[in-house]
Amino acid sequence: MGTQSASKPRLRVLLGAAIAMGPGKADLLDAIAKTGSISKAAREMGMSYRRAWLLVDAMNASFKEPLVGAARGGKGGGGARLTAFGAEALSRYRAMEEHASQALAEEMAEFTKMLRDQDARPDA
Amino acid sequence: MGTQSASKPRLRVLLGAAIAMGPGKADLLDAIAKTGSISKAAREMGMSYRRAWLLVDAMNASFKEPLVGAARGGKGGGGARLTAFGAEALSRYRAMEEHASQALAEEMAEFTKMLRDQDARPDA
DNA sequence: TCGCGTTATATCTGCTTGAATACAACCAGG
DNA sequence: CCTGGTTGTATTCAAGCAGATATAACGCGA
Repeated sequence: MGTQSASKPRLRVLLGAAIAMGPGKADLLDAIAKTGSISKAAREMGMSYRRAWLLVDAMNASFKEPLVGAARGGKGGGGARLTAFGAEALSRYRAMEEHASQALAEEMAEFTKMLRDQDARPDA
Repeated sequence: MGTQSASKPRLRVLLGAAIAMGPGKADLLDAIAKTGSISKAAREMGMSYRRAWLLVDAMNASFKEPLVGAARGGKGGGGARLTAFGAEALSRYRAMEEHASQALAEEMAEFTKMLRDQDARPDA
């Protein structure tokens, strides 16, 4: 109700120093699955194609098998789609996010009360 | 068993857009509580005083009350310690970490199996 | 009164990050 | 054969970040 900020906690899976999977990458995978293209997904998410490609490349390198398969040329110029392995990784990640959200909901609400209202910042 | 991979994948819980609290900040609060000084804590953690101070400043600004109280001059030149509010925030965060770890342990183990072994990287 | 160790702040610089741009490689379809 | 839209790569440039350095403010103790 009202203007409750509500933002659910999100997860980030850190491999070493690198981020193997996180909110941004998961959303990108969703967009690729939906659009069938890295470039379309990038445009839809408002990021540069280069950035999207780098993220895909990093994910494919972080996992034992590629999460995204891409092809150039052909009908429509080419395209990209999730591999079965990629779909499973995404599904597992979303499930973890959901379970974390459920498990921490109450504590998060309490913790949030200790935070400042976040808007109304003096200058920076 | 045997050569169990050195650093296991870690999890980070994101609160809002800005990271009000995370593993690094929590460890810093621990170090401040232990050493009684921002500079000693920074040295112990191998980070610059500037970085430690910025983190403390960000935390004090993110919460409704400061987590760290500091004083200059006086015995030993000054010092810093956790406020009661800060101790509570840290305690709550650690509890959330623990509960998340318990709730996601099995899923995390399964997810980790999908990750590459992280060492043996070609070049970069 | 002076020194000491710390907090707090300012400045500079190298490094990393990201956007922008350009372009080659590719291949189904007309 | 040629076009179209995409993947993949290289290059350049601006902005932000992190480290190093320097210094002022401070107050207790010698």
